[in-house]
Amino acid sequence: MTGTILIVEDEPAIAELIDVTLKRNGHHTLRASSVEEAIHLIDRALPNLALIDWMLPGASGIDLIKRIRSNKRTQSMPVIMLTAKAGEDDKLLGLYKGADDYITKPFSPRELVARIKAVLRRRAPQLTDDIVETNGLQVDPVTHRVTANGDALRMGPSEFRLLHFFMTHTERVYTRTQLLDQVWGDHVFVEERTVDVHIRRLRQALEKSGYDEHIQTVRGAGYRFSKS
Amino acid sequence: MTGTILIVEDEPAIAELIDVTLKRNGHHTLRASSVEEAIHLIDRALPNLALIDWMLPGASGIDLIKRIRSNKRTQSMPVIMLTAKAGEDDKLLGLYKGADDYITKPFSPRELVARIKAVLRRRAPQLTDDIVETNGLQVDPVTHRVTANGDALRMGPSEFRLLHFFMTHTERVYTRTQLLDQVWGDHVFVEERTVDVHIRRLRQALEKSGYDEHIQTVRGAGYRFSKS
DNA sequence: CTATATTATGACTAATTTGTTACATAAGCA
DNA sequence: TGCTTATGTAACAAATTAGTCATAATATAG
Repeated sequence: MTGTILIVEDEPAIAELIDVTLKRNGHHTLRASSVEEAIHLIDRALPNLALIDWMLPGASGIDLIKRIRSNKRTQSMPVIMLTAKAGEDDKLLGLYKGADDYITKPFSPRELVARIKAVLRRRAPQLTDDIVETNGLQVDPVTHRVTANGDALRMGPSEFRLLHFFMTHTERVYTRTQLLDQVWGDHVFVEERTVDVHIRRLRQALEKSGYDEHIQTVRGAGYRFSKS
Repeated sequence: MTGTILIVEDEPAIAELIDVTLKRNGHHTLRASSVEEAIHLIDRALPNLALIDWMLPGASGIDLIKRIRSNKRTQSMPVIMLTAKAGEDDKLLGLYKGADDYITKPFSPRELVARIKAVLRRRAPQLTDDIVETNGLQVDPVTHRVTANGDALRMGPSEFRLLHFFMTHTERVYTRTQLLDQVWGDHVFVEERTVDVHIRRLRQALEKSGYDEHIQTVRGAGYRFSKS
């Protein structure tokens, strides 16, 4: 559930430290030691977040962020910048340049994990482990359970992910394409209509508890989860 | 079950005192009087916890912790630091540098044992000696016995460890990889599907008492032990 | 109210995941 | 050593899930 994090850092020791810290916290990791390598990895599979060192050989971290932000596919990927510089100006500059947050070296593993969690909570709540609840419908990513006023509902993995995404992104219409990207992952090639079928299956799973009402069709646009 | 504890301490008298205390409490011990020696011992067999003196000849305890934390194999080993310094700054620094807890000299054997137990309970509850019990299903790490409402169940060692891990980590899904890491140990290389087979064997062992219901499959995710 | 676009649904097949058994090997013990 | 137990794998069976399509139902513009 906790997604893939790309580490762009050229100092092996630091990269390793970050790597193990993140893995211990249940994240998958990817490592790159240069901007080129990072771009290549991002190209193959969009990470859920990137940690980017400010100082890199060749093109700098700033350049990488610039590139990430200018590409439609990657522009919404959360980015945290790692920097040895502590000057106020630099901090402001770093944020200004498109990072979601920054961490000044040296940092503790605890701080790193906390920052990541904060950014993910804001930018990709479906990747956190928090229990989500709406009017008695509860989704628990840790136990991997859905309950309606206490009793368990059963559904397939895709329906679980779909519901979890909806419940962390309520009151907003998503097109089928957006749902495919967000719930199925980018780079997967399936028909848009497939979403309809899974919506159907999710509704069926929710039907007997009445929560299927929350999954609403928005004609010509897509689907929406509404709390009311 | 109470695992092996590495003592890294150069003062023989103190080392001896700790050694005796721990052995009396059922732990196995390893002793090192320098960082080099400690590294050598850790290399041969990963202890379940390390007690490390802050002040050591040559490289300091801090350096040792740094090394432990930067190696994938050892990074999750719990560490308790022994320090003569009592200043607030040092305490904070010690924790910051990667120790799980610290004990200020002089300390009582009772305190030492309590701290170790606390750290193990937090970091590796399956290593403590406490009897674990759920709805009449009881696992006793000391006698290495499982009983269902009083009468004994028999199962192999792996199934025992698996059950013990589950019962100390209930209501949470674990992937096969996570179970391999936690129950089989790190740097073992076995197939993921092996977990399935042992789950099967564990279920068989629990079957006649009905407790096999607690071992639940979460399709697409892994397995979970549920109390209900 | 009809034509058209859009969505819902059921059925089918393919693909994936898990359960189970059997077997070869290793380890432990008498 | 010979016997028992434990372990890891492979192989096959069973169950579940995923994706696609055809068709029915429904909404909306005009």
